[in-house]
Amino acid sequence: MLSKKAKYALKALLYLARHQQEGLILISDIAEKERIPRKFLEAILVDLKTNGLLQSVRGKKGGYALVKNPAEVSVGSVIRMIDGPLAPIPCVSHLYYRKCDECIDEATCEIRIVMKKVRDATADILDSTFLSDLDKINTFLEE
Amino acid sequence: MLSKKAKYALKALLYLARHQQEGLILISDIAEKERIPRKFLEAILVDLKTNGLLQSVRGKKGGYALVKNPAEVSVGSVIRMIDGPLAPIPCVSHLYYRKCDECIDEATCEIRIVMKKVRDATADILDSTFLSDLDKINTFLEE
DNA sequence: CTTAATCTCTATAGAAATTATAGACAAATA
DNA sequence: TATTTGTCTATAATTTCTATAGAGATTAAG
Repeated sequence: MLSKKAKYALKALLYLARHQQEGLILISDIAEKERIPRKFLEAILVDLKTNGLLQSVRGKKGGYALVKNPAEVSVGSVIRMIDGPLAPIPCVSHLYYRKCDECIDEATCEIRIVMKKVRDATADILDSTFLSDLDKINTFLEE
Repeated sequence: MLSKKAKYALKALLYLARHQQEGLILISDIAEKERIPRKFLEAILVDLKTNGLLQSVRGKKGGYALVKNPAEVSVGSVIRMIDGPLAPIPCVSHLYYRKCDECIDEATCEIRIVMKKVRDATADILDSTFLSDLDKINTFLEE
């Protein structure tokens, strides 16, 4: 499952992408327009900033803005930042590999193989879909 | 993430599939051989029985056995029984559709579309992989 | 008909993750 | 110096996941 936190992060990023030309955007604007709990959103934005996606300015006239081009930010990378591995079990993750707690022998684990396929299919989709791709969807609808 | 419960369920089913010709199998055998907490496994087996995958006999000489042919039981169906929808967000589930709590407008939700792709890719894999396919993996290795 | 073996049922507890909030603090502008 | 805004630390509330305890029901065997 995609967590609410990750979904909020994507919503916030898409909002910032749509308002890129307007300079700094207030947390409260994003929270209100995207209906995200304000304090929860703060934590998410800090996280995205730490990961180099956003910049911020404090104080009066402050706010947040996207640092990266929406065409460079994949959905997969955002989900990994917030939720961790895309893989359904840790032993098939590329970037966060870990032995499964309950695993007896990884080499003969039947479940592993099918889950690896799921991971790869998921990563193929999410790592090749960018914020700009998502934004286009509604731009297209508006035309 | 695949839950431990679902993983245990698959392990138990595979164990039962491999021992199909031996008649009734004890819970404690499965628990011990697959290193699954005994009491937790009991609950899982009841669940699988309720879902028509297993039959059981109580009392001395009792135990569990597969009812279905391993070639008829898909990995996807087992995961759905235990963990629920394969879809990463409820609004793209086929069998368990539900509006997302935090969704403002499903028709213009950008996230929905990419998550639908993920759901479809996942379902394609898991619904076309059966217990018998998994079993073959190690049979093949043993040859 | 008694005993031992086995699955079943109900309840609950413990642990971890997720979601959310409160409030003091720091920085910038006017 | 007051106001606006992001930052930091702590914690609380909720939910989900994992696991256990123990009494009950059923069957086979002697």
